[in-house]
Amino acid sequence: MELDSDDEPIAKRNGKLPISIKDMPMGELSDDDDEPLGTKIAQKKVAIEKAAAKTAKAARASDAKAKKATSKKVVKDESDDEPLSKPKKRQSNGVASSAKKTNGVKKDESDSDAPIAKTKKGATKGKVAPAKKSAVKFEKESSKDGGDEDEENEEYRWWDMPKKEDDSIKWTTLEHNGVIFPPDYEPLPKHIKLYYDGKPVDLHVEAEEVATFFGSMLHSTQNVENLTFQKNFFNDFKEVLDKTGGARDKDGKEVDIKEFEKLDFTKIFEYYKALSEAKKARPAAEKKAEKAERDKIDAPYLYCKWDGRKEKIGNPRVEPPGLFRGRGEHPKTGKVKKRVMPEQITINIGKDAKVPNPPQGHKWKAVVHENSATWLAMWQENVNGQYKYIMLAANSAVKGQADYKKFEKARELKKHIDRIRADYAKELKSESMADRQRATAMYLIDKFALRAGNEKDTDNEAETVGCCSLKYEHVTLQEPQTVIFDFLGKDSIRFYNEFVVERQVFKNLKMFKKPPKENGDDIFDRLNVSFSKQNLKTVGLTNMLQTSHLNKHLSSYMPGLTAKVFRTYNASFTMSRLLQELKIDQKSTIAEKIKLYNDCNREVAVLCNHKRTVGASHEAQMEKLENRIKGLKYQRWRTKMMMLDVDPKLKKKKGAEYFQLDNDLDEDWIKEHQTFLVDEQRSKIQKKFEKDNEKSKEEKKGKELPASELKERMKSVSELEAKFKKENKTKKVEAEGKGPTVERFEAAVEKINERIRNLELQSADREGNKEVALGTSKIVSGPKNYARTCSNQVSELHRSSLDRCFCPQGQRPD
DNA sequence: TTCGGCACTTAGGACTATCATG
DNA sequence: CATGATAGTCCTAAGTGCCGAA
Repeated sequence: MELDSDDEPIAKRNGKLPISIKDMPMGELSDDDDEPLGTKIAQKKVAIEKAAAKTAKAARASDAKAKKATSKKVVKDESDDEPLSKPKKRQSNGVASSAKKTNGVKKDESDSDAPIAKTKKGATKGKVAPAKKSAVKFEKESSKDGGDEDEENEEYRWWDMPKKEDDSIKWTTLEHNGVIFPPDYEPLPKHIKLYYDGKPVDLHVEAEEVATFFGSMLHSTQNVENLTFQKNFFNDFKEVLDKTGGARDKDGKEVDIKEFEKLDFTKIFEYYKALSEAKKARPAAEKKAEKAERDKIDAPYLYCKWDGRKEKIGNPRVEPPGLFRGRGEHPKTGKVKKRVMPEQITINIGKDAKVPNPPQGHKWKAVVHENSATWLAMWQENVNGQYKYIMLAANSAVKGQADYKKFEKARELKKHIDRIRADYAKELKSESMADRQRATAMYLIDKFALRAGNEKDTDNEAETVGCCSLKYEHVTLQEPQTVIFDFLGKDSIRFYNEFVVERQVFKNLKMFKKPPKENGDDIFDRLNVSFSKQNLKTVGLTNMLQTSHLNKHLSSYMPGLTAKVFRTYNASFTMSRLLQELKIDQKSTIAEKIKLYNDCNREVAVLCNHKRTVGASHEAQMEKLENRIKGLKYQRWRTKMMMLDVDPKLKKKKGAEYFQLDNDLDEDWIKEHQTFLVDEQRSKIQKKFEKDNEKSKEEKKGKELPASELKERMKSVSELEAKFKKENKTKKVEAEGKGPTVERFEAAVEKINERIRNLELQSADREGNKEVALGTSKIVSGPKNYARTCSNQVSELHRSSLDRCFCPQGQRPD
């Protein structure tokens, strides 16, 4: 392998801690083949390394040998350390098909009001009836004989496949069964109504449905109390009312609905709440059966056949109608998102594949065979005109490959980063204002992981910004070189940071903020080199540094380099560095290791400004945790005292210190805690009794347990109470249990210690995490370990390297 | 040379299954 | 064995960036 370690982007070399695939020398593999993750990656990577063809060939050969030696037939491949299976038959992917780009689907005009008469009942069953014969079948019917999974179900190891020259063509054959439509609206029962001005009103179903959109989300104060949300909803609601004949009172007289404040959805809300609670309360078996039923109906839509392979579809469902939940101050939040009709949906499918049937009485908008695209179905949503796609799942080959490419690109950036940095450092002082702005923007993107910041439509979107769209008021300067950023970024997440920057950057920003600029003006306002004053006049001051220009400049350093690559690069680089800096104590517990890992993860999340809103429950939870720790400490102390009870001489032996009460446990707290323990026991007994009682009633038809029984059982509670009382007085604790020995108590103390340690760790971890969104999507794509964490910016490789050094026996923390 | 159409990634939050734990 | 916390999944909004037409 032509490892040129110095060029390695993300990872730094370190024999102990191979951060990237390429970092792992081949030699390392052989002698440690029960290493769960890293090994496999390395092998895989070796197999696909395109460059040195012969080296790669050699590697593949040895790889094949390894395969012969160790395995015969791979069945399910759960074990990660198993050798590579040979690439399967290559689909010839040549495909001349220089298919033109257009798919003939033009902007969706107003045919959202498609003329399909959508009746209440008729259409209901109209779900695409999976055409009996020709629909794609994914069940393993062919594998009667072998016993194990048939060929098709074998994992497709795209990472073992030769690299494709042309990746603009995404598939040759594509079969699927279309999409899953949401269930039709089920009208409310007659007695559940919307109220207006205190009186129930009747609505046309269509209007009623819209009312339920709002009514069913009353719990979500976030939305429901938002004035824009209310206004938008109300406008759309009134529109439907107008269209459908308005609202009527019980005598059939029209009620003019004029004020949102007079609408009362609580009856609707309570109805749905009761419904879902009833659903939840049903016996498990029933729930299971229903789920199985649903799954069965969904099954044909969950997978497709992509170049002959079975691939999982990401979200095969058409989005259900509802209210648009735009984030932040989105001007359109609360508007009605209409039901998507088949007439709006374009299907993308192989030329020779059977086109899935649209629901009874409906038609697709179009059927195309766009093999340069990865989507299976597409429509435009009515609120913002956004395109919605049905695509493959993240663990599919196409997505995996794309993901892989992303990290390769970030890796590639390492080779150029020094030059790029040197250049923009120089250009910070450029004569040309445009260059200076560009260089400053690059500095911010590189240093602080800002997003590019494309232009936005200010009227129809929330006002959020990225680097290039930073406005005057988002940047505050503090001499001599501190910059305070305060703006809303993607998803209206606040970015607030005070950074000390290079003096030149500070000077530049100061210059970019010079009058006559004021609030609302772009910081980076120069889009091009040749800008004379009059040009500026004629074009206006609105020209900003556009991301496309920035990207064009970047691509001159390296093909495909764009602003977003810096985020991936810096996040990965940081993760890599942090993991290497970790001081791993061999004796650390799993919990401690997890904590360390989370610390790294957290730091990267901070870099990327991945935040979450800290819930109100957080505080309460922290307190609870704290109390549990205290409770354990108390228990530990009591156990120690019992030791003393068995052998008073211990006090000398172990020292008085050992038996000291922890100083965060004061007398009041202990009293409180004791009451708590007593209460707890009481309610436990009560509960148990009630349950036994039920049982008795059932078994011995109606025979209740006598109250005396309960009294009897409750005795232990008062005993406990008495015991505590006595302990409080004597400051001694009687040894509990049969055959109390010092050893036994010592063991108990040790156990408690362990638990305390864990909880304390947890507590610290959680506190640190409260605002930070750690990678939620641990998507496993492609090679099992080539997943992502830390919100798609950091390769899973880091995780595996972590596991490698953390978990010798493959006992992964998660 | 810009602009909008389009395709795809990134992201937070809601929802749900699972796990720990008392 | 219930119950609450946590992890994992689903959902879809909100970004980025490319490309071709005007």
